[in-house]
Amino acid sequence: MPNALTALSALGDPTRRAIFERLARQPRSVGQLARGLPVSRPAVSQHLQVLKSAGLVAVHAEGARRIYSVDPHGLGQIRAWLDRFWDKALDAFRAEVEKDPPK
Amino acid sequence: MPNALTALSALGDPTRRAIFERLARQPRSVGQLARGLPVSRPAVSQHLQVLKSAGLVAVHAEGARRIYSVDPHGLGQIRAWLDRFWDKALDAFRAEVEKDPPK
DNA sequence: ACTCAGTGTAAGCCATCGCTTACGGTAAGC
DNA sequence: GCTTACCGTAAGCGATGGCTTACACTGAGT
Repeated sequence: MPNALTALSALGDPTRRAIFERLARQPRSVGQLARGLPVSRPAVSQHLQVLKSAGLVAVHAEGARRIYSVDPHGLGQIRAWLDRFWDKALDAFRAEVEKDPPK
Repeated sequence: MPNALTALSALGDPTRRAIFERLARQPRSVGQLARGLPVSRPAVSQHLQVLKSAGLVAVHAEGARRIYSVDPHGLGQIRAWLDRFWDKALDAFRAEVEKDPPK
C-alpha cells in the first residue's frame, strides 16, 4: 500500500521522471520506453517496478507485451501531501517576510 | 535558479522531508532541528543547503543563529509540474480502464 | 515443435549520497 | 579579550541505488 512518501521518493530519480512523463503522453511497452531512453531495457523494467509499487503506473498484458500507463493514484497522494503544506507554507512565508523583508 | 526537478529530487529523501515538515509547522534554527532528529547537526546543515538551493526553504540571520523557514517557491514549482500531468493522467487512466477494466 | 520477440529477475559493479568527526569562523555575554 | 554558543565546510567512510550483462520464462507465428 503505497503512500505519498514512496511516490515522492520514486519521482526523485530523473530517469523515472522521464519514464513517467512519457507514459503520461501515451501508454507504451517496456521496449518502446527503452528505445527512447539512454538506459538499457532491464533498467527501464526495474524503474517501472518502482513506479508501480508507488502507485504511479499500472500494467496490463497485451499478448507478450506489458503495456504501462499512468495511474493517477500516486499523483493524488503527492498532491494531497503538497496541499497539507501549501496554505501553511504561504502563511509562514508571509509572516517571515513581514518581520524580515528580503533584500 | 532551481526548477521543479531539483525540488522533487530534494524531497525524495526522507530526512529532508522530515526537516521540511518541521519547518512548515514553525521556523527553527539548525540546532533546534538537529535536536529533534536522529542525525547530527552538520547533517541537518547539509540537508538545509540542498533544500535551500531547491527553493524550498529560506534563511535569515538572527544573531549567531540562522533561522530557516519554508519558501513556497519550491512547492509552487512542484505543484506546477504536477498539474501538467494531472488532467492528462486522469484522462489516460479512464481510457485505459474502459478498454481493459481492472479485475 | 521450433523460433523469435518481449519481458522479468539475479548477480555484480561502480558512482552517488547520506552520515559522522574534525576544524574554522562569527556573534553574544562576561 | 576571552569564553561560549551556533553554524558552515572539508574529509572520509559505509551503504544505498542505478546500471549493465546474463539468464529464464511466456506468448505469437510458422
